[in-house]
Amino acid sequence: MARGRTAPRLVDVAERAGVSLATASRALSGREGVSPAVAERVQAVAAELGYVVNAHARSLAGGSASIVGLIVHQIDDPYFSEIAAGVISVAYEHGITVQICHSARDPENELRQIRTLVANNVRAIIVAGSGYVGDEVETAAKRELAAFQDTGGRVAVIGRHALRADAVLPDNEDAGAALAEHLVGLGHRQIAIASGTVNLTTVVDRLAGIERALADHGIDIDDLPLVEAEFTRDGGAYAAERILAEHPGSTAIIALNDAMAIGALATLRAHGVAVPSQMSVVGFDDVTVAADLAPSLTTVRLPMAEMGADALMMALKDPSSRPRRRHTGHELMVRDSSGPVRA
Amino acid sequence: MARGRTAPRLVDVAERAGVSLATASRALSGREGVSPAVAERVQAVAAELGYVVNAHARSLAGGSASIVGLIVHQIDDPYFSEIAAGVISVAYEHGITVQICHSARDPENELRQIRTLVANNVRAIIVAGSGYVGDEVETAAKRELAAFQDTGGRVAVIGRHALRADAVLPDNEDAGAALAEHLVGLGHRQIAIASGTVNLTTVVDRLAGIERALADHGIDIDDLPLVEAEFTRDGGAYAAERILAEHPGSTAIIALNDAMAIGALATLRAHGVAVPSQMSVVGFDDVTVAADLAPSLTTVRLPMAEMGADALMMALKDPSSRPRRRHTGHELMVRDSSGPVRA
DNA sequence: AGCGCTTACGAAAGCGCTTACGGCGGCCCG
DNA sequence: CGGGCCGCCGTAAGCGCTTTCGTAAGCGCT
Repeated sequence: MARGRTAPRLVDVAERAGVSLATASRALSGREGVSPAVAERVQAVAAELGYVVNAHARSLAGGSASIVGLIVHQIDDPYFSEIAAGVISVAYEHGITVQICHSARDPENELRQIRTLVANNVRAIIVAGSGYVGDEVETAAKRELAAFQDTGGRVAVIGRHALRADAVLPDNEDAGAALAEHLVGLGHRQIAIASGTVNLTTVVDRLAGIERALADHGIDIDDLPLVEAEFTRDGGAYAAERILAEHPGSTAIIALNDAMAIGALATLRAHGVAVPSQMSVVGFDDVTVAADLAPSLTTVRLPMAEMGADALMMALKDPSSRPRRRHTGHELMVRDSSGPVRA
Repeated sequence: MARGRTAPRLVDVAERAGVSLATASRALSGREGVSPAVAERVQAVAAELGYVVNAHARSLAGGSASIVGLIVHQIDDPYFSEIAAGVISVAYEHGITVQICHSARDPENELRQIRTLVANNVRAIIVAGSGYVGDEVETAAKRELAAFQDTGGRVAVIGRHALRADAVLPDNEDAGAALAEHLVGLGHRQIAIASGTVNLTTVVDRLAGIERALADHGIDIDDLPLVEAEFTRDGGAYAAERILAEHPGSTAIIALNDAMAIGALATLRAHGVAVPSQMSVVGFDDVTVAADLAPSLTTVRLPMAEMGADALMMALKDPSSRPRRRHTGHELMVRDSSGPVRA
């Protein structure tokens, strides 16, 4: 801070109001032990001077740092920005500010973000988005979070199984099952999967649900083509490209999130493949735009904003001895991108 | 911070390494004046203890707080989340963390966010998104920002004319002109406008460009139907609804951003109006999904991520005496949602 | 050996705030 | 009318860090 020595401090307010530092502090943070008259005067002076408390000093001195950290994989992915919006709205009601970090789906980076948040003395850390399967850095991150909790920090995760933290868990497996069930019900058997990288637990969970539902109908998921790609729009476009080229008999594509589904739809359109008459496409999440695509996307709705809000509320509540888990429901949104398999 | 009295402090590291506080501090922040041997030892101890510097204490003590604030209107709007991604990527390279605030397009709220950021001792504040026309609170915000600058803070704005701050300015007016030009070139004369609330400078600027281009062709914008609504997807849907009902002769809709255009397309689809054969639709921004809509959206591309990146870089550079302004170009993306007016 | 110079390091003074702790009136009660 | 209690407020001790300043040691030179 190369601050040029201005910005009113608490002393300035105190002096001007003719009270001590302690009284000014109490008056401004609305603590008791100050007569109404004095409190009002101090507040008036503060307003007049445009005083804002230095949050760092406050936090250092033991006042509660009213800031929480949110770590997302990719802020410009609607899935995460909708979660962020949910977190922010609750934070706002509580007068808390949110510091958003963006890990770019790099576990190493995520670890760094966690460290930064801890260094910023945040009250809580919310980690949104899939965990990483079998990643060593991931466990380093877990250690870091555990240490944070040991020192009184709160942690909540969204869509990630974690040891000791409160968690909001979307029902990825059941959602996958619902989607697979839907397609099978429409007569599809030649189903291709546009998958995100399988080091993501979300991907693994969704696949597990799909596998289960298909097995109920005597279909072995291992017999189905699965293209692994980035968990993004472009990944979906690429996966669809390969599915078209290598598995021309497919009648449906399950994309493991809406971003991939959008990419897949783009590829299909480019190749003149009609959806859903020639190919059904389904996704996961129900991002806002899913309903506005043409054809509108059949997907499984996850209440992202609500998940974000819930996670923060859990983190704000007094810690429970045992981690809370809230399982979110899912809702199959049947729209125009899926239809009966062509005769 | 109800931290339960743990978390290693600098003293702990210093003691353990057998050096003074000062030396430990210097060693860890890589300042000179420490012998390589000692520096290495201190760093080893710090790593061993899992020490992370308390950013608040550092900032208080005069170390630079490596945090910048970003204020956006709506984080779950792709326009803003793409800007945020741009800001974050640059921040990351510089080891800076970004605190994102979301003003929900409420100037009052925005003012509060600015105050919070100032209180958090941020190094810079980036304000993204349109300013508000003739809003008193807006000028309060300006005062606050000016005070922040006076105390050494840096300010950059994106898409907003500001007095003394560096600014990244999308070419809203020319973009509007280009779009209007495009439609007129296709033969459209009965053009309806789905406008965001006209208290937003972005809206005003875009309208000005449209007006100019239309005037060149002898069309008076005031003769055209304009529906004012929220600057969002739902606003666009509503505006299209009214345009359809009240101005059935329209052959084209200019939505003042892509979100509104998406809403408008949804309404048109619901009413069975073919795009572009019965109605052309164009938007502004070129959010990622615009190209993936069906029909793909004709729009004017603004380089959001780049704008965010530029804004942060300007804010990081040493202050110039005069505010810098960087005008971003625009690029007309002609896609499938606009076509010649039907004979 | 003595001089000045550089370099490595330590002591201590805060940064702006919160919060014990203690003092000083006024009130009630006996 | 005095003692105790309570409500209001001031004094001062830090929170964990950076940084100025000072000191001691090491160097090359005369």
